[in-house]
Amino acid sequence: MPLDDDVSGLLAAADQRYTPLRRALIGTLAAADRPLTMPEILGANPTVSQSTAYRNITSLIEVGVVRRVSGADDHGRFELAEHLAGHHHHLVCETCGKVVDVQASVRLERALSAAAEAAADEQGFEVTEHRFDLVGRCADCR
Amino acid sequence: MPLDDDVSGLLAAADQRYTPLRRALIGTLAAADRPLTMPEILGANPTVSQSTAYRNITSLIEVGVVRRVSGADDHGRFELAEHLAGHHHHLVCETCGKVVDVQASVRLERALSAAAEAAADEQGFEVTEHRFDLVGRCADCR
DNA sequence: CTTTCTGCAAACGATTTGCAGCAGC
DNA sequence: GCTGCTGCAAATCGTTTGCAGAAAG
Repeated sequence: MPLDDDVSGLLAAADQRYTPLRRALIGTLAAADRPLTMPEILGANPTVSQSTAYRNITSLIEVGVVRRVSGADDHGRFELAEHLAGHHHHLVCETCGKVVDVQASVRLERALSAAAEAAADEQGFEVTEHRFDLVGRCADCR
Repeated sequence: MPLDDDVSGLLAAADQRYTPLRRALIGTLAAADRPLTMPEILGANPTVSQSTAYRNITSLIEVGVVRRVSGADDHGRFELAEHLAGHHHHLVCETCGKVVDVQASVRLERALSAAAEAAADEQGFEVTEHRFDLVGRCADCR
């Protein structure tokens, strides 16, 4: 799995080990097609203690393997970093809080990037990333 | 102030009063050119107790007058709802957490809306709002 | 053997809530 | 007067941290 190699290398660069638990966490996130909440992560890995899960997710975020996204509510949701999972956007359900991944067209991505540059220049801002999230109601909640 | 009329009407529709404190909160948010954190709101209204401020902001959110936005960190930030403050986007500094308002061009807004529709349809999602936030480093933090 | 990882329990900060008094209609 | 608003203090929720033992290099 090339994913494992990437993660392993990034961890090693920070003197951290790619433990079985971390493999499991990465596997859980990689298997999902959307960002997961901590309860969901713990549910998929029932033997792990909460604090250890948080600690490892935090480590993985520091190393740049995992990213935290915020949905409608304020529950943290976690997903693989863009360079591992690919660039995408989110549909956020404002009723149930669910977050789903979506792709934008290449054409739109270009427009977004260009707009990002333009807007940022005006304020002396240096853009590293853009978020284009769609908020509304999911099929279940309509 | 037409703003006050709007707010007053929305509150009345929910059997809520437009108290002096609520006027003050709305005034604070209206005067800012960016979403404010709770400490900032309390700083601008020093006589208000924290819980009351939260309670009123919550009421105002329920009535659709105020909106909560999340920046890079997870500190809540509050701003007037779009129909009162106008549609805009945010520059989020990932170093200091600051959030600044920005406008996008009409052209881009059209592209964003169209993309939102397209992406949402695929998943049976009904979009009520889109967020296009730029994350990076602000002038102060570069 | 040294360093990192783990679990547990306690600590934390932001937000919420129960309660009793006060204020607006 | 009834209903909603306020302040205070205590409770709650997600997340973080201190500590001592287990495990990996």
